[in-house]
Amino acid sequence: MATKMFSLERRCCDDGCMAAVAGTHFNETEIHEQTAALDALGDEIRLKMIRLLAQHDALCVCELEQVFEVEQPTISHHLKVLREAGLVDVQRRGTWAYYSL
Amino acid sequence: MATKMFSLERRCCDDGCMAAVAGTHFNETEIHEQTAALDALGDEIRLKMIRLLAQHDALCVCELEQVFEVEQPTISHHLKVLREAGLVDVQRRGTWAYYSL
DNA sequence: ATCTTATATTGACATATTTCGATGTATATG
DNA sequence: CATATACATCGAAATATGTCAATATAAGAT
Repeated sequence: MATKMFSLERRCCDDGCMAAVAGTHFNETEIHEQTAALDALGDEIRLKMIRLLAQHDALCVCELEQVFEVEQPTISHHLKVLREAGLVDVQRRGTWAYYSL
Repeated sequence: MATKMFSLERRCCDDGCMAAVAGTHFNETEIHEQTAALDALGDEIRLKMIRLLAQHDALCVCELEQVFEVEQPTISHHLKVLREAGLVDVQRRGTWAYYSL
């Protein structure tokens, strides 16, 4: 039996092919935390918010409102996503809410 | 006129408040590239695929199929997202498609 | 107490995303 | 040639996400 290129003598997903990825396991908790953070950052407005906070120590919601062309509830929504992903912190001072990294 | 805490003598979004973020500008091309990459990674299956590829030099689609409990078209879909985000590379060899970082 | 301001939440709608079955395409084998 | 395998694409269905108007909440100002 002649040897062929690239081990084409077997179907791809015979046991031999399985070997490479067999027994793969992931830390599911870690994966969930990371996908939450990455997904939160995978939005134009939210990535810009993070960039702004990186430059400004802390910003209140009404300041962020000035930067983006969306209404206030939308700003609040995105900040909530960032909060739930553990990427930002809020500190209330009177009626203001100051967000920071 | 007595001084008040936290400059509460003005409304939040008067000109003074604007100052902090005024003139903010972003490199839109850069933002788009980055959100595309982050969004691509913000999915459980795709993040795991990237982790696998980081450990394996190159893997074919049928190997990835063994790891995830979704059908083949779904695997193809996620790989396309990763490709379009510029995160992975494909190399065809016969009927096989080998993906790598 | 009443009014105003800053922010959050709710509910609805439009759009995007994930997933699958069915089908298409390309390559290899007999 | 015909058949089988690896992968991609299409079309549809279900779910998730982004957005806004309306409303709620909470604190400050009068």
